[in-house]
Amino acid sequence: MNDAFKALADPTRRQILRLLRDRSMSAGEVADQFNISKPSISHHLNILKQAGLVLDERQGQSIMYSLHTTVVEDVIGWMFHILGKEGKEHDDEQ
Amino acid sequence: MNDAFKALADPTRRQILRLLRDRSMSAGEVADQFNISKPSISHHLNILKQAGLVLDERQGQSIMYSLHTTVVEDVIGWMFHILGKEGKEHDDEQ
DNA sequence: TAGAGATTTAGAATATTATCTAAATATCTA
DNA sequence: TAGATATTTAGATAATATTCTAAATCTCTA
Repeated sequence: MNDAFKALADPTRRQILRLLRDRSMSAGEVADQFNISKPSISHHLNILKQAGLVLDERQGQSIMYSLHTTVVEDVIGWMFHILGKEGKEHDDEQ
Repeated sequence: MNDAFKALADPTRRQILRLLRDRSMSAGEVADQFNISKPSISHHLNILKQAGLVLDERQGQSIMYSLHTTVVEDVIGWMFHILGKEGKEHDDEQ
């Protein structure tokens, strides 16, 4: 989950997640939304993928990226754990 | 909220929040939980404070740190927004 | 199968972050 | 008020992160 928190620390990556929330997009479509080079966006997408926050699937020439919500739910669980007094047995990497 | 996400990206700072979840602690008490120098912990506490995730209050010689949950709730709100399809009008920097 | 389009990989420059030691500041108490 | 305790500030160093351009890879189609 450390990778997820690190991935979420960058505003560009959070914006990518917001875009993918509405619909899946190809890497190029994502890149078109930013004033950042395609290789940089590709790097951000890879970080999100490593963190388990997005899935990628090749469709012909394009690679489609979509939101993967499982880890998002894990992060929410961690945040709720911080809020509540109960449930001290929450797992976390150091 | 960008500051909060950045603050949460560091595992030491997340562990500090977990410690403060159970009870408020002085800076020294927090530092005693880690193999990290006191100035470094002080730096982490300051980042958490700037992000609005903790509050500090001097009590005599000590400075007590406590969890401040408002921004945690904001982050949870952002995360839920990513999960759900509805509520596209969520505020976010960037 | 050659070329075009989409994406990633490689390598480098710059910026940010985490950490340390040493010194400064603030508070209490004898 | 002098010394002890608690914490922060300053300044430096090493590790990470973000971004770029150029080149490589993969896929489709004419």
